[in-house]
Amino acid sequence: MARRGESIELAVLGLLHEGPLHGYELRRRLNLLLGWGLGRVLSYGTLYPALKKMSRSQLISEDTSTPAPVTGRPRIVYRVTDLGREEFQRLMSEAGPVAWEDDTFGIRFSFFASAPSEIRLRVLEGRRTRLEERLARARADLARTQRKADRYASEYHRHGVEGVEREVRWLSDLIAAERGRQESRSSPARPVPGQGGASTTGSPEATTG
Amino acid sequence: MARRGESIELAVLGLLHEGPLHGYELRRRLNLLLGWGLGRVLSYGTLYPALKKMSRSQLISEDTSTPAPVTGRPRIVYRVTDLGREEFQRLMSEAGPVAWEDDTFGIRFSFFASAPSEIRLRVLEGRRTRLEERLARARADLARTQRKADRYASEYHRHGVEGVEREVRWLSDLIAAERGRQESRSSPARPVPGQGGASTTGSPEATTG
DNA sequence: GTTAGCATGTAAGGAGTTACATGATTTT
DNA sequence: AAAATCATGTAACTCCTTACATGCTAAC
Repeated sequence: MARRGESIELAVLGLLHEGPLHGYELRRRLNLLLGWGLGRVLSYGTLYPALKKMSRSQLISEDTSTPAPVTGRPRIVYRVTDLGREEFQRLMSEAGPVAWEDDTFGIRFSFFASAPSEIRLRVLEGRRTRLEERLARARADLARTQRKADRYASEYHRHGVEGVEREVRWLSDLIAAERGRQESRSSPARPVPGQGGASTTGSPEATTG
Repeated sequence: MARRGESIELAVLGLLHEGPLHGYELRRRLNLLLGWGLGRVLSYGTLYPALKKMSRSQLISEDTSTPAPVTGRPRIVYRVTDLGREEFQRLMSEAGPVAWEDDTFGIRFSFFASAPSEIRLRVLEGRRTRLEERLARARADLARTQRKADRYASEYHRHGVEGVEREVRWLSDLIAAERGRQESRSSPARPVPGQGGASTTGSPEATTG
C-alpha cells in the first residue's frame, strides 16, 4: 500500500482549491509547500506528466484561453473540476494508514483548512498512534542492541527517537486545540481561516467511517 | 550520477566491516540501522540485486561454502574484499555535498567509528552548514508567505524549521565533542553526549527569531 | 550581450516497491 | 494443521530525477 503517487495529486488538488494556476507557478508553490522546499525541488519531469494524467482523468481542466503575459506561449491554466473536488475530499478523508505515512501526512496537514474538524482530528490521532507504535518498537530495539552497537550508531538511533517524541508532543498540542475548537462549535467566534477562495462549504461528506 | 544508490552500498560495506553476513541477516541489520527501522523496511527486491551488483564489481565476495543451518539451501555469506574496504574509506571521506544529504548522512554517521576524526569533523561541519543555509532560505520563505498562507500550512512549515534548528544544535554538540577529542588526543574515551539515558532536554524556547 | 527568470514539455534511466516463486524448520 | 521465521531470488511496475529541447523577456 502507501501510494506515493497520491502525494503530488493531493497537493495539486489542494493548491488549485485556492484558485487556478499554471504549471510553473504550481511547481513554485509545491516546492514551498512540501518538504521539497527544504533542499530538494520537484522537477518538471514529474509535474507536467502528472498534470496531463490528472487532466485525462478529469480531476482538473486545462484552459489555454488566457495567453501568457510574459512569453507569447500558450500558458496552460489548470482548474479543479467538480470531480477533482470530490476526489480531494475523498483523499483527505482517507482514514487508513496512508493518511499517517510521513510523506502524505504533511500534505494532508497543510490542507487541513479545507477539511472538516472531524477529519482533522482523526488524521492527527491516527498519526500519533502510529508514531507511538514506532516509538515502542524503536525503544525496544535500542535497549536490545545498545550493548553491542557502537556509540555513533546508537547515538543516531537515540536522536531519531527523540525527534519522534518531539513530534508526538506537537501532535498532542494540536489535538487538544482541535478538541477545544470542536467543543465551542456553537459559538463560531474563531473559524478556521478558509481563505475565502473556495466557498465549498457544501457537503464535505463528513466522515465516511 | 547514482547519488542515492550509494546509500545501500555504503551501509552494506559498513556492516560487513564488522564481520561476514548473509543476505537475510544483512537486511535485518539494515532495517535497524537506517531510518528504515522506523516504519518502512528494505525489500529483498532491492537488497539482493544490490548485493549481486557489488559482488560483480568485486566490492564484496560471496561464500557458499557454509551450508544454511536452518534450511538446507545454499545460504550465501558475504564478506568485504580489500577493494570494498578501499571503496568504503573513499565513500566515507567524500567531502562533497553528497555527504550532507539527508539520506546518506545518517549512514555515514552510523559508521563514524570506522572513520578518522578529521573526516568525522568535516562531515559534521558540512552538514551543519548545509542545514543553516536551508534554514535561512526557509525562514525567508516563511516570512514572505506568512501573510497569505493559511494557519495550518504555515504551522507545518514552522514545525519543520524548528526540527532543523534542533538538528543544528545536536550537530553543534557533536562538533564540540569531536573537537575536544581531537585536542586531547592523548586521553581518549570521551563519550558522545547523550549516552547516559533518556535525558530529553526539550526546552520550550526553540525559536531564535 | 549575457545571465536569469518565465514557460512547457520529452527521453532515458535510477532506485525502490510489490507480487510472485520456492521450500525448509520452528513455533503455536 | 497453520502460521511465522528462515532464506534467496525474479519480473513488472511506479515515482521521480537528470538532461535535453525550445524560445521569449527583463534585468545587469
